Amino acid sequence: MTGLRERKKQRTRDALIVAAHELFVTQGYDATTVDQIVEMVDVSQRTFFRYFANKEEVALFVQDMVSTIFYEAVCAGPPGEPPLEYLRGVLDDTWEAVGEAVEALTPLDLHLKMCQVIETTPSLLAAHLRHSLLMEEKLVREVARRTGVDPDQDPRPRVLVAAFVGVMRAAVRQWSMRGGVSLKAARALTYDYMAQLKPAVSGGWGRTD
Amino acid sequence: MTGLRERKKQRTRDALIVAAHELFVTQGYDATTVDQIVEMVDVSQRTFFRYFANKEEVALFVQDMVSTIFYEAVCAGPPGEPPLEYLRGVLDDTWEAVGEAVEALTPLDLHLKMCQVIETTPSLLAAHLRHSLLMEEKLVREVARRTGVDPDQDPRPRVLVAAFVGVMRAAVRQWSMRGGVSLKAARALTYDYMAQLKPAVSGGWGRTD
DNA sequence: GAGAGTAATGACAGCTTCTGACAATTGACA
DNA sequence: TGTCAATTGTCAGAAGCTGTCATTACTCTC
Repeated sequence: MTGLRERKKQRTRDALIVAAHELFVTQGYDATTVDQIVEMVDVSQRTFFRYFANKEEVALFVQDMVSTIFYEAVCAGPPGEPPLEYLRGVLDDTWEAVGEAVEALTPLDLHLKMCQVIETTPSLLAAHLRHSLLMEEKLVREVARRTGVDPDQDPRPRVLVAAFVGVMRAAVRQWSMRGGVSLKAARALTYDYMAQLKPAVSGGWGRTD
Repeated sequence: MTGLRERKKQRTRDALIVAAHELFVTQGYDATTVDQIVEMVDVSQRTFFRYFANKEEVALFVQDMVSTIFYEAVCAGPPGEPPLEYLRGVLDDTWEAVGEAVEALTPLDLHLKMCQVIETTPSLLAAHLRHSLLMEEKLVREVARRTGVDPDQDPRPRVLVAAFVGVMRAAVRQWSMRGGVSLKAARALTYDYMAQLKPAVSGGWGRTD
């Protein structure tokens, strides 16, 4: 598992990720070419494309890792709780593990700045949304499994997850648009938004209650 | 407004759209080159890129038109109703106008097949999601305006629209995945999903109620 | 209805992303 | 050490997209 060859691969992959993110953050995504990235790591362009299917993939790598961690935590927890509360709980529980996993790969600062680059770069945002949709689909199936419901017949898991993910994205987006740099602020905002889901859908909008 | 030059432009633009969609539907999006499209309409490649910023844009043109019609209807209606019910109502009211607008540009069949191509082509789906997000943002501001709320302070419009759009997308996606071809079926499914939003969020999941 | 002015188009050269093919290198393992 | 397989580099090239500039097509005025 940890042969020299394996370690070397890991190193070049990580180096490519960090180099790419640094360039993206400083120059912008579109303005940095793959040639610039590979030059920093001193590998050929062809090698880059063996590690990452396209330029987007290297930009979204850390994000994908994060959502995978969340998904796996969702799968691991005990069933029984009402789904919306359960998802919120897992979100709360995984927050720290996510931070640690990110830092093992890249400086946290860099990752937070990269989040903003993703939100503000059209092509990257598009790719990110698609990845989120794939994750959404997996979450639907997991929620359906946990509630003992057929996801192809009963729309409730789909609807619930769509609302949950939609709200989460709105929170992250809002956070990064405000130039957020602290993880704590992001967490607070997400929590706040989540708390508003039920009231927002249930109405009672005339006054602020 | 309707000079010869103007009409000619409209014609070539429409011809490019229809030709492109036909090729996308028969050969797939990735497999068709811009050269093939312009050959069908007999214009230069450069002309294509003057009408559409990129290959994606011609594929999403009709979709964008549809969502614009919906948005404008939302803006036009009288205020006062609870937002979720209002959005559902507008959706119901615009359905026919949308069908007519589409048919004025391209065969309805072609458009429905194109919807499926969008859902099943990763790069297209990504671009489509991004466009949806832009529309979502506009809807947020409009809902906030109608309810007399500051969208940068009060998260409720964001949350509500995120849930609404998320559910709509889930419905369309589900419909196209099942190989849907009838507009009626899509409408019914969307209506069904919408009705499930409140119960799904509110819980009471133990049994089917 | 002829001519000046402007908008649209075509032709071409060039950049960037990404892929296929094959040779060269490097680590794994007997 | 030598063989095998995985990884990499090099090269050629397709496709998306852009800038530039000459040419064509429409419009508007006189």
